[in-house]
Amino acid sequence: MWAMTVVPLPSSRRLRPSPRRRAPEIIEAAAHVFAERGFHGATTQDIADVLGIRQASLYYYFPSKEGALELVCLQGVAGFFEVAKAIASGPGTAADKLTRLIKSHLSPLTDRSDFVRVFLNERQHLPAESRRRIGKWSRGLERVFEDVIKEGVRRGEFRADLDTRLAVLGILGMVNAVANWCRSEEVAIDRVSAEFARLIGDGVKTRPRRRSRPRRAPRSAR
Amino acid sequence: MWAMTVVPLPSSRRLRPSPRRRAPEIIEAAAHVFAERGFHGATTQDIADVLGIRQASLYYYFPSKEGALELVCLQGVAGFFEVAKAIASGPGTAADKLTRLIKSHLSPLTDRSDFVRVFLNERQHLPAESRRRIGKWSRGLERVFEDVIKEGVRRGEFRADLDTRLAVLGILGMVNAVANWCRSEEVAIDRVSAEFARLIGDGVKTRPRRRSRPRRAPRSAR
Amino acid sequence: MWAMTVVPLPSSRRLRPSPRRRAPEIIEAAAHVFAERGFHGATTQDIADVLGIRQASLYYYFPSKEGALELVCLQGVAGFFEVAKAIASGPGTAADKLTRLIKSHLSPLTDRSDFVRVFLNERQHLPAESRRRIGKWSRGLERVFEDVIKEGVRRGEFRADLDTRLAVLGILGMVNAVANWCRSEEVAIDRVSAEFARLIGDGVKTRPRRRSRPRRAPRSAR
Amino acid sequence: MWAMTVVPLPSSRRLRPSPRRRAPEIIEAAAHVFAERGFHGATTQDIADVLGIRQASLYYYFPSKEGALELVCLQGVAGFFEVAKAIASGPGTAADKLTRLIKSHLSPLTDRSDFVRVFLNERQHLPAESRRRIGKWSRGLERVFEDVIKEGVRRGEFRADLDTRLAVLGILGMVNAVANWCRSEEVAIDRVSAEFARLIGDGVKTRPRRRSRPRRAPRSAR
DNA sequence: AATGAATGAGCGTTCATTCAT
DNA sequence: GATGAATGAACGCTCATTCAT
Repeated sequence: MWAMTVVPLPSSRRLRPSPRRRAPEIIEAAAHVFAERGFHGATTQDIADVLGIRQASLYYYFPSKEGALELVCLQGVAGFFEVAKAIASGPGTAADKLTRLIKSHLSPLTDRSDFVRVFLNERQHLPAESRRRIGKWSRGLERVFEDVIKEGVRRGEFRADLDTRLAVLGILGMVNAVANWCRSEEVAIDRVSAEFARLIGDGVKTRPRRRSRPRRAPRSAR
Repeated sequence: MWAMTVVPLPSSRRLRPSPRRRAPEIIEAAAHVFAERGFHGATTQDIADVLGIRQASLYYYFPSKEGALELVCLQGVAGFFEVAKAIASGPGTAADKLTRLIKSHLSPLTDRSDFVRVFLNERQHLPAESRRRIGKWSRGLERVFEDVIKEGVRRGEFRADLDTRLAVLGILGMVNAVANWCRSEEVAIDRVSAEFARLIGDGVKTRPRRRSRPRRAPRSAR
Repeated sequence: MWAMTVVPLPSSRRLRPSPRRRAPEIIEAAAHVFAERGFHGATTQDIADVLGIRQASLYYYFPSKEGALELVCLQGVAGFFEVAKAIASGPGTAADKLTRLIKSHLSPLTDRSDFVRVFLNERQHLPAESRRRIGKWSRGLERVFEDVIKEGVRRGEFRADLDTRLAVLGILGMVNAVANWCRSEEVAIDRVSAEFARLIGDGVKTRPRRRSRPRRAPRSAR
Repeated sequence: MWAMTVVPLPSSRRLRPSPRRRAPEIIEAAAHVFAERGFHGATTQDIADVLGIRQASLYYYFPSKEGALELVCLQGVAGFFEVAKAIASGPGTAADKLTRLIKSHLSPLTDRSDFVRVFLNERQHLPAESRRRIGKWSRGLERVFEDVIKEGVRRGEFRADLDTRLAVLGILGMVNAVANWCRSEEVAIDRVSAEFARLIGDGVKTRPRRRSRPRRAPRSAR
């Protein structure tokens, strides 16, 4: 009947967690499994199986499955924004920058595609707070692309009638799609980089003349 | 768009299968929930909630959660291939065809984006057999795109050095990405169609002259 | 890269839960197990065993183990306050009221001792919010006791030097203790009621004369 | 209070058992945590947190969580019986003895309430054997109280119609309850001792006259 | 056409305990 | 004396699915 409270136990000194040497290995396994099966389609047992340890042991390395997802996603975005920012504020024409932007966006896929895929496809399943935290990076990245494109339009490098917002979304859609087939397709990432940079570059640039259609339009067809 | 009905496959087993009048409504709800939360992230309770019925009642309309996914996916691909095929074998330059291909690929997003998204993002979670069955449609579709592009190259409309495989994957990546933001972005689908068709068209076409860079390259660039 | 939010799915109509006929039976079993083993010492399997159903089936009747605890606790306090309030504001001397208070406080133990024990011993393990909600009842009850005792003191029925707060806590300590042995001891609750009422009544009342000690003090000892 | 040391039982097995200097500190932490959260509600991590050491390190000091509980309980009962026995067999009237019994029963709460609370509330979770071992002490204590009360009745100090068993249980209920609020309430233990001794003393004693009710019974009553 | 009740299987998580160092 | 790493066992809970009505 007396007052009754849960005293939060004078947690005298919270010891800082120990280094946990295998941590990188563990979250790489998580990245792989999440990439392959999707977050909700993957079980922690799947991750443990990859590592050859018991499922319970995973929790020595991450606090929860969602926590693991966050760690993976963080490594999935890490660097993208900074590198893009550096390119955008560096020297060169807008077209050059865009090319370099695309190449640098694709290059992590050679060695970290699992992380990137998870970031792209599974970050929606993060708990609200960390989703917002991580979402900032990707919105920032969009901004960098858009700024470069706007710069190109302003300078007359790119078509004046370009919808810059749609262009950004289109470009990112194209390059991000790579993450989902760079495994199964046998192509090399820098091959893709070059092709896409050319494709996008041409699609975006000012056409020297409007009547550039092939001279003798094929009569044929219906 | 092309006609599309949820024919409950007139099973010759049972005489006069009951009408199941609400079936379309039910699998639309499933499409919505799967699109929003992902197949494994969605529960049958979520679907029932949207419909205002009890979870057990769903099983009057579909045989299993995976069965529902298959139904949704089927409606998500339905027609794409046939329409694309018709365009490809129809009249016009390769560039025209490519433009129409893109437009027709995007147009279902106006009223069936949930189905398309589920097909694109969740078909991997189908049981092996139906995944293969459905995978055929998308591989077929890729073929149609690739054929048109190859045709363009052959005719000299498109750049001779184009990697047609990568071009297809890039184009599909770009247009498929739309499904994932056509909800949150305020753009109209035909706006997107036009812009993307132009972007791709220019990116793919033969450049009339190689030295098409802007005459006085901007010295500047910060 | 676009905005990504978890839309809370237009949960069109939340159906109200069905009656759940066996619910009382289920939470009685929970009360029993919690009383016997303590909340954290009890497993949901223990409860299911008592009922002869599967453990998972319990969750058709309560939302969580903690939810079950709350239900049990609610039934453990239910009525106490109201009845006490009625007695306090009814007719009679303070001594009469105190007697009736004690009797009415003990009487639920004849048929609901499990619920009362759980309320007394385990409510501390409720989640913060419901603990506070339920704590109100017990603080209210203390008040009623204290008011009656203060009334007795004011009227000269009870000793003027009585520490009313301590008296309340002492009385409640005594009567609440019953819950923990009314099972194992063979005594009848109304027997206990009568004895305790007398004990407390005398302990609290004004002594007619101060020199009331037994005339011939026993020499002996030992 | 009586002397009380945590003698680590000079195990004849191992030569010169290591001192385990921090042992008292460790089991005091355990007592605190068990008291605050209950045995099953407490984790060994909680104990380690209080101490600022790692959880695994605890096992240098006690063999198991249940072992720790036993150590705590032992210190929780230690001395009670002996002291009570000494009082009962010492000089004085039964009333005097009862008063001293109550005071000596409460006094350990000033500096060892955690141990006492754990003994009172958690001993039920000891493994069968040690529970029985420890249970003897408390049954012995009850006996001492009961003997003194019977003595009082025999001598005419206490009411002849007193149910001695119920009186004991009531008294112990009252005094043991203190352990559960001596933390949150601001009262001093000897204040409580005095009040309770008086309360019980009066409740138990022979009344000089039966018609001791206040002369003019209050008409009123609200 | 729909639902209340129940369940089997499995999942994420906790936690006491061990042990080499 | 203490700890990092790991684990076995169990626990609370979820959820797709079934079935009599």
